Amino acid sequence: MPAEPKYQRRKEDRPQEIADAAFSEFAKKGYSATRIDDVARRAGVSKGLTYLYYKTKEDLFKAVVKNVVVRRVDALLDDVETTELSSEAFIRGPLLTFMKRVPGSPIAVVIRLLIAEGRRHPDLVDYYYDNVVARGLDAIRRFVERGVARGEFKPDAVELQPQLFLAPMMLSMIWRLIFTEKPLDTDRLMEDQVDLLLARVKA
Amino acid sequence: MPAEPKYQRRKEDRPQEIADAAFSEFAKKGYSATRIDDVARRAGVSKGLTYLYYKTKEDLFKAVVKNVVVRRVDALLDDVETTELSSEAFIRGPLLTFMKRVPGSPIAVVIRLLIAEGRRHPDLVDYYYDNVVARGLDAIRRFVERGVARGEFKPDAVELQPQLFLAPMMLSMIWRLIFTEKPLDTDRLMEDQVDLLLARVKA
DNA sequence: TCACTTGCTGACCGGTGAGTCAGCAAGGTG
DNA sequence: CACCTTGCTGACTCACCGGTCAGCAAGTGA
Repeated sequence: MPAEPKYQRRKEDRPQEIADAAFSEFAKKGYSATRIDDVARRAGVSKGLTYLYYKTKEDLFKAVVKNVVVRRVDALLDDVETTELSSEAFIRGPLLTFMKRVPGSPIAVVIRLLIAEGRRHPDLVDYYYDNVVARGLDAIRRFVERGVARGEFKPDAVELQPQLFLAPMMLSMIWRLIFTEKPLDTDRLMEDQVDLLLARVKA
Repeated sequence: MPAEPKYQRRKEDRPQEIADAAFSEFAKKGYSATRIDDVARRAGVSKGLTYLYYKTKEDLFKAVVKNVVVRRVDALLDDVETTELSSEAFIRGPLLTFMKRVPGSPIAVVIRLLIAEGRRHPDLVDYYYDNVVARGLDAIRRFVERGVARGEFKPDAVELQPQLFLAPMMLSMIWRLIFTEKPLDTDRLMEDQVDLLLARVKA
């Protein structure tokens, strides 16, 4: 009797499967504590196969980060440009919803990896800055300018740094990364910041 | 001719010297990428000696974190309790000055270590939470209550979460940890947040 | 200056995990 | 079915580093 085949050839799907498995392992243990063997096992393949698709562990790490990051940002940025809502309604609605989700999302994991290992991967940091941070900040700036042009915001609103808007989101992320079990109402933190900022900029 | 002595015995100073060297190495490379050999070389001693004063690498790590953290917080907290300044003057003066310094200080390094390695050292996280975070948050709360009692702040100021005050400082820290070379006016970020908050709470 | 204590050295050990590669087997193709 | 291509396996190598310890030499005291 012919036993079960030991494996199936699936050249097409392997890279993605391995990258997904690697993300889970990196998320759980960080870069250096993650063993390629574990990644391979989780992906259901052998260690050697991993090296056929990714030349080194570092290559794999970079692929994972890029993979996670790129898809998430585009949707939101499109939304900012095309929404029919008033500026305040957009902030209190879709934007706040998005921000509340970030601290528990894979983005937070990527941030942790960047903080922990970024020094040794400067090109990765640059990639992340260009494709996420710079684009995000720019979108906020254009959003504020549009609000001013529409008469919803005071003209000097454009002088505020976009990071002011993101600060509670960052704190919430870090808080959860370090003090997973200590309570903090991160949603309210972001809502309060929105209140503070709208009180400052509304016409 | 008697050559230079190969070493001097300095039992008293060794632990501190080794801890200082370890801090520098951890700061530069993170926990797992730091080799005990490098720490010893930087401290000007042999690898073996390190193990006479710190039983394991993890012990050394903990000693370093505690060492850096404890001294910094006490001075500020004393200041909060004993200042003669009005609440607003204290915030815009000593408190803001302190906060502006944090992102470039060793505290930022410790935060990075906690984010990167905290999962594997839960007792260290607890220590940090109890001795720094909890005490700091508590000090802010008492400070606000005193402001209310003095009639400087509106009564509902006590409802705001203390973290709202610290959020731009956190973002500034993280920004510098990841994007060392990208410009961001972190000082202005914190000043603007103070303005936002004071506008909200002042009686 | 000699005996003695002990702070300190550095060669060594053993476990670990990144990266390799000879060869096996899945899945065509004729 | 015979034969070929190639996706895939997993035992192996080797460098590295945390941790050890036998012994050396700095200081001490008589």
